[in-house]
Parts: sequence; structure tokens; C-alpha cells
Amino acid sequence: MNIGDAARASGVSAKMIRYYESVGLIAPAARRASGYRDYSEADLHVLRFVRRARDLGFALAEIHELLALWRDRERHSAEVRRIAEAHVEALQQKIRDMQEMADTLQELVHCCQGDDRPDCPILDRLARP
Amino acid sequence: MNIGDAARASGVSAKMIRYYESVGLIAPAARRASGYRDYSEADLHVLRFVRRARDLGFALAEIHELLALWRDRERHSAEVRRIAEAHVEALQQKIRDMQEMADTLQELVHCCQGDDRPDCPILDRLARP
DNA sequence: CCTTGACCTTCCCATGATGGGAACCCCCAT
DNA sequence: ATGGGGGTTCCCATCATGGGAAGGTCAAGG
Repeated sequence: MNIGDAARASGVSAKMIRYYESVGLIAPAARRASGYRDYSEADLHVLRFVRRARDLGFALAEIHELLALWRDRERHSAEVRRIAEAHVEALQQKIRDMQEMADTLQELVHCCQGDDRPDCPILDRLARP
Repeated sequence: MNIGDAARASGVSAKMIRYYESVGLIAPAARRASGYRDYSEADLHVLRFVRRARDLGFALAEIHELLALWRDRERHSAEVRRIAEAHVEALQQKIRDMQEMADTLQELVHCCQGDDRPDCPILDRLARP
């Protein structure tokens, strides 16, 4: 399977597959005589794993750990859970931060007439302490 | 006022002040004979404006527009409001995306024993369709 | 007066994950 | 054999931020 086929089958772009390989997230693909990368079904499983982990917002470093645990038959599920919990907390922290921004802004937007006059509580808020 | 003083007084790092100047977000600072940048109270107001806008999550391009509107006595508050509303919606979209990730993960974490055995619904979810 | 240390200057590099594009090579079907 | 649609590597850009090097400036104290 060429990289384009693997990309379509896994949902990871060819560009990203090469990148993941270059940073050591995934093992270097087999090569044909021509130099083309050659992907197996097993490679596809890995690519799909990475894709799903990215969809859940895991960083590549975390996915690296998750892949190692996935391969390790002796793993402790506590390890996996720890990584996931840390990620959930990071997500929730970001959500709280952004929610606070959104709430503040929403309130300012609500106070703003939004007409053709210059008076604007949004700008006032940015300009004044 | 030197850049370090302006940084402390505005909450924007000296590094960032120079960067904002280099990308045209703020006007080039006055220079002393020595070449040192020299900041006035008026400059500080601008830096604080930028700082507060960043704290609300606005991108530099948006802050550029907001600064222009702030300077424009003939502005229509509708313009400011439009920018703020668009940003609020972008924030809320990101929040929804991250909340969905967090919810999914939280559920998986909840299903995971987190002990010294290898069985793990989190990895199962990443490995299976 | 000179030294010292804290500050300033510019310039380059790195982050994280992704895409765009150039220059060049390969493969298959007509 | 040729053309088009792959593949390969390499460089650049994003966005906002920080780190650090090499060298110039300033002010205080011996």
C-alpha cells in the first residue's frame, strides 16, 4: 500500500504520516525498491490509533506513551488512566479559561448598542483598568 | 521610560513589545540617542489595551482592528461588536469541541479500572473502530 | 576615572501540528 | 513512449511566545 492509500484508509494525511515517522512517533515504514513507503494492515492499525487519539486532543508526546502502553502486554491500566486523566484535566482547565473569556465578552457585547455611534463598552473595557 | 519599565507597567514582556512593533501591531517607539526605545504614558495605554485584548483571547489581527477602531472617533460601535461577537462564537465552538473530547474521555476513564492489570477500555477505544 | 552589573540592541532558533509548494523520480495505462 | 498521477525530500509559513548569544549603554560605587 502506498502512502496515499494509507492516508485515505486511516484518515491521516500523507504529510502527517511522514511527519509522524520523522519525529519517531511511528516506526519507519518499509520501503519498496523504488524508495516508496509501503504500508501493511498492521501499519494502518497504528495510524488509525494515532488518528483517534488526535481526535481526542492528545498531544503527540502523550500518543507516544499511549502507543508504548498499547504494545506492552504487561502494561498496567493505571498508567493509561493516569495519562487520560491528566489530559482531561488539561482540557477542562482550558475550557474554564475560555469560558471565562467568552462570558466576559458576551456580557460586554450585550452592553454594546452595536449601532453607528462610537460609544462602546467593549472598547471602554479594553482601554480602562 | 525604557522597554523594561514599559513591560513591567503594562504586563507585556519586552520581547513581545518588540515583536508587536515588528509586525506593525503598534507604532515604532521613539528612540533615544543611544538607540534605546523610549515609552510615554500614551504608549503604555496602547500596551495595556493590547494586553487586555490578549487576555480576552483576541488574535493579533483582531487586536489590530480593535486598535484602529479605538483610535477612530467616527467609529461605529457595530463594527466593534461584530468583531467581539465573532470571537465569542469562535471561543464557544472551541469550547464545544473540547467539551466533547473531555466528556468522551471522562467516560472512558470512568470505565477503566486503573489497576495493575492490562485490560483498558481507553486503549480499546483507541484501537477499535 | 574606571569597573561592574543591569539593562538595552539585533539576530537566530525553538515550540506544535499542520499545510503549501518546488524540484525531481517512479509507475501504469493508453 | 508518453502523460498524468503518484511518490520522494527539502524548505517555508502559520501563531504567539520564549531562550539565548554577541555586543552596546548607562548609572552607581570604589
